[in-house]
Amino acid sequence: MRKVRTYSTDIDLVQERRAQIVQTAVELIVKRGYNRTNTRELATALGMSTGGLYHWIGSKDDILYLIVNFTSDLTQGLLDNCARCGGGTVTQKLKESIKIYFSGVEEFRNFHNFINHVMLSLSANDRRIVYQNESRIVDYFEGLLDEGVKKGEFREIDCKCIAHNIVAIANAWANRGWYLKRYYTIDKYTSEETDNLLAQLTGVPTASVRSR
Amino acid sequence: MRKVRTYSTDIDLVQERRAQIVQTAVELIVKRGYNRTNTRELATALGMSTGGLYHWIGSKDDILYLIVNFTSDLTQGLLDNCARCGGGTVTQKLKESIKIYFSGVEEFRNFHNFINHVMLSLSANDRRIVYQNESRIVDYFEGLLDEGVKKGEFREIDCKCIAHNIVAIANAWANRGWYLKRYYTIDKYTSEETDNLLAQLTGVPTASVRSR
DNA sequence: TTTGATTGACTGAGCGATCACTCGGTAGAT
DNA sequence: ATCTACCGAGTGATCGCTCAGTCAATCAAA
Repeated sequence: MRKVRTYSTDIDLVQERRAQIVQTAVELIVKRGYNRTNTRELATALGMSTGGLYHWIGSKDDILYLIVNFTSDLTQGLLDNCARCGGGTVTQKLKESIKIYFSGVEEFRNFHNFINHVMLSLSANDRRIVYQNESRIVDYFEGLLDEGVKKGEFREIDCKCIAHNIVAIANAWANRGWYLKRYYTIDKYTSEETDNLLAQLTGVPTASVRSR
Repeated sequence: MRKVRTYSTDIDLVQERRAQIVQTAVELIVKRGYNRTNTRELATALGMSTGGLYHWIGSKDDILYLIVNFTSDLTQGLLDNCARCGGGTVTQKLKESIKIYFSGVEEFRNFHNFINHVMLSLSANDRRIVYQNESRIVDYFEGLLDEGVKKGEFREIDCKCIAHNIVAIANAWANRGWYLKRYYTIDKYTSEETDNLLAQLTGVPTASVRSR
């Protein structure tokens, strides 16, 4: 956790203001791109002056860092929810986790699009945070799939690959929303993809297909 | 096709220089991001001066447009290759098309990452080009899947959804290459994902799984 | 209760730097 | 002599960031 300069000593207020900055900055950046979002506009959108903005942060790049960190917290929260979700079988756990993660992507679509957009502009350190973050998600699903295979609920599959697919397809809801939203709601998309996945994991009767 | 200013009248030379500009610009932008790639550096990398650069293009934004258009041509070329590929069954055609498209993503990874990065900065018109482009790819695979279902090679599936998945998973090789390249080569990834897909499409024997 | 001092969030004009783009000029080919 | 690819110092505009200053809130002494 890097230090970000502030002239305030009120820790709570700093956190509150930075949360506002992160929220507003993400909205603006996703709308207009990072370079076209200048500090003047951002300050105005926050109901501040540029000087006021720099009371809470040290530089424009700090905003990237704060957003990356905030995103990291968001996904950690989602994973915690996933880990807590019940269900006796691994299949049920997987279904619920997917539901939680997919609706998380929908809820924080702006943040996903933001990360996508600024990835190349991030410092090496900030990029590492994003990587760790994404890896954690894949690891979680990989663990679930592994468990399912061990317990005989799923057939033998490349768990790493399929875990990656789950995450890639979830992220696609943010990245490729312009396409998907023409045809699906997030609920329809989630259930459709869950079905697709389970067909892969458990297999479906070949005979009934061939006989059609 | 928008007009891009040039002071030259030699159409062939314009095209050649612009191809060089596109190639070099993509490499630089993917390395450093769009705003940090200034015209001086780009010109230097091209062995030109800034003035020389503006002999061939009218503005920095024109470069975005040229790259977007170039990308569009690239994918059109890939789709043409796909359409031309033989094989008696739809399954074989699908396998070959996936191979062509996936290796295309690998070959033009820079372009994919570029589009990802600048999407939010694109003008409405340029963005429309990207959308049309991506839609064409999904449509191609959707058509193949439809054909497969009609001919009874695949079970009844949501072709649009699965076509989208193919594209999303292919693009993931570019977007999420930092993760995937730790564990897969493009060939391994392609064959793994092809197997996964066919398991979805044709179904796999449930019995053998259950009996394990 | 009044008053004077102090604090700290916030202001906004302005500075320095950068950057996209121009334009008068040059050198080599025809 | 003309043409044209190319040069590079210069220009105007933008943008990140600063800093001297404002003002309302807080507090302590009178």
